[in-house]
Amino acid sequence: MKILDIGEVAAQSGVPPSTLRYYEEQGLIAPIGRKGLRRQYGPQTLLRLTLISMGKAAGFSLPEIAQMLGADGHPDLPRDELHARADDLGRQIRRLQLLQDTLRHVADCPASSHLDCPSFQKLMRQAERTAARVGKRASR
Amino acid sequence: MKILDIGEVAAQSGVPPSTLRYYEEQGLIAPIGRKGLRRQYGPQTLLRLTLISMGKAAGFSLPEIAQMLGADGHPDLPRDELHARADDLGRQIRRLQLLQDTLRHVADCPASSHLDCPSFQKLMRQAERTAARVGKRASR
DNA sequence: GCTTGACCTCAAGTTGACTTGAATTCGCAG
DNA sequence: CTGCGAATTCAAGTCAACTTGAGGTCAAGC
Repeated sequence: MKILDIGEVAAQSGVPPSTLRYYEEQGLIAPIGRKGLRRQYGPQTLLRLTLISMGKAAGFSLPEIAQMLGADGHPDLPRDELHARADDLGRQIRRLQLLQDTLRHVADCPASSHLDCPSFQKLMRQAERTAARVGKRASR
Repeated sequence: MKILDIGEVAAQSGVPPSTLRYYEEQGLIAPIGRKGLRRQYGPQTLLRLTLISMGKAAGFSLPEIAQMLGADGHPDLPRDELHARADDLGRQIRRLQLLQDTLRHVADCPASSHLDCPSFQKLMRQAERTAARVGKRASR
């Protein structure tokens, strides 16, 4: 059957009950009903929790995630806002790739000062270019 | 000339002076010296701040970033630790791409319930697969 | 030579995201 | 029924990452 109580949701998602209640307070998730006092969750909740965790990893705040997911399962945001978020995400992804490259570079490059190494310099030039746009979304 | 005082660093990096002082306390950056009481920064500081901001965006804590950057500009971590971090970053990047795809999907897909839409379902199956590994690094 | 504005220190406050604890209350196993 | 483990509420606590404020210093321009 498909009805889960809070402990099962916690076990399957890895998110503790206290956090699930907190998320409910914040409007991120909602039980499908109650049995007595006990919250009963549908299986879509697990999916939502996955999306919430991805959103957090992307640096969105809980209120932002709540908007993107919408109370009902459909976003609260207009299409172009969603695309704008996706665009932000694209920039974010590029920055992380750059960081990844940089990390691998410093792990492997034998040059004792990276400031001398041309491939490090190239990474840093790119980093500087992407740096300009940091925090744009957060500040709107 | 290449010596900056805290206000100039703040202006060029967008990081407020209070935060620069806080970062110094946390061992993330250091002035090249003082003129009287005033901190004097070299231009490498701007680069470090770029890397710090990328590290934060990737979800690393300030102490983790401090290790990766090292006090001297060279990482405090062994090569394989750095590669492990880069690998984590790769997983993180994949999750963000998935979120990006999902966002664009819900922005554009006309199906009134995404649960019905096969391409949404496909995204969610992938999401579930990546979900398992969440927070691995954080928990070590 | 004195004012002014940018800087300083240090302690305390704030915010977001949770967690913890105390005091109940269910609901199912025996 | 009875007991007990899993849930519940609500207030308070915690932690990381900063910010703010009070009170002081300093050097550069008028």
